[in-house]
Amino acid sequence: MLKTNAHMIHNERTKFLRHLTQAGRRISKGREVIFDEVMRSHGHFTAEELVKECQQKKLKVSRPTVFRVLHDLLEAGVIRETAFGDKHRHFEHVYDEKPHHHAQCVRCHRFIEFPDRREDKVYHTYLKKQGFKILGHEMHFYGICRKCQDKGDL
Amino acid sequence: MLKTNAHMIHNERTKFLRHLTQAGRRISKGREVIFDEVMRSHGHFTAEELVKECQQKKLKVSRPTVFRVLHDLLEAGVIRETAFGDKHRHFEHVYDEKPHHHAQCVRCHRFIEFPDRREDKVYHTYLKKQGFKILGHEMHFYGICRKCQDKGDL
DNA sequence: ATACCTGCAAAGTGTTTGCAATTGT
DNA sequence: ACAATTGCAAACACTTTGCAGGTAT
Repeated sequence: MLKTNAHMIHNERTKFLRHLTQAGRRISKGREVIFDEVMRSHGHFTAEELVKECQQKKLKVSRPTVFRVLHDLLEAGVIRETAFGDKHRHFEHVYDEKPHHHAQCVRCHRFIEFPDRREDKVYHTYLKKQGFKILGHEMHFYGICRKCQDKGDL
Repeated sequence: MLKTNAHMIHNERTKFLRHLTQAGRRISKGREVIFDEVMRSHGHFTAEELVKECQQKKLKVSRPTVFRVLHDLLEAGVIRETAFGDKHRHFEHVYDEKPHHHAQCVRCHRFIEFPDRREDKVYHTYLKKQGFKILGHEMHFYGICRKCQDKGDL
């Protein structure tokens, strides 16, 4: 580990601020507060969860601001949207991130994350033939996690 | 091809009807109409798209019924929900289906489907170690499709 | 001083639900 | 006849937007 966590977060912050200033936007309290909150998160979160967390911590940011800053962070490449067949949109931050995929339990809806093994090269070949330029990918497994299996036929 | 399309659809219908009767539910007009419509579909569809199609064809099913029957079909295993980081839920039917994945263009939002090459065995091993029982999986690529590349920097 | 940002409340989507009328068994 | 299903309208949950007031540059 050459870079510490604090360094990485600092880098992400710089990336975010640069993105904003380059676009003629401003560095405001709301953006900083939400940036910090997002960086403090582990794994996925939904906009709603972030709103609730801010409310609990009595941070002075409204629901629309959370959505707006989430959009900014997405644009700046600080977070990405992960794909789940759910009503909500899920996000996770990108910093210090190793490519990984997700497995979701169909009963308790909890996630397992696991590393990418680059076993998808074969698909790259196929998609390239189609003229499709790959920007990213994600694998989504669904099934039943150990805990739910232990609980029996629920 | 030992089984024709008609056979497969018949099988799916039987599966659906059995699921219903076993659960003490009934076989109604709405369920039959929507079952037929779903089976007629190709690739993905959203609930909204299905509602619109029913309206255009003047089928006598309301919006809530479409959602309710979609839920029944999901339960019966006739359709499955596919995972996309979108506001809508996407469905597709399961019948006669070869395992496949999706690539979505971030510009035009169109999908490419491509066959599963079972290159994901390595993940199965990992997830089994975690005690996770896999029921299915899906790979989601995102990028820019040929048409949008041809259009230039849009 | 001039934009941009924020909160509020309201409007939009997509989906679900309560209830009275209807239909399947 | 009884219980499940349907349509309607209303409620819900999540997200976006218009606008007046506050804030960063």
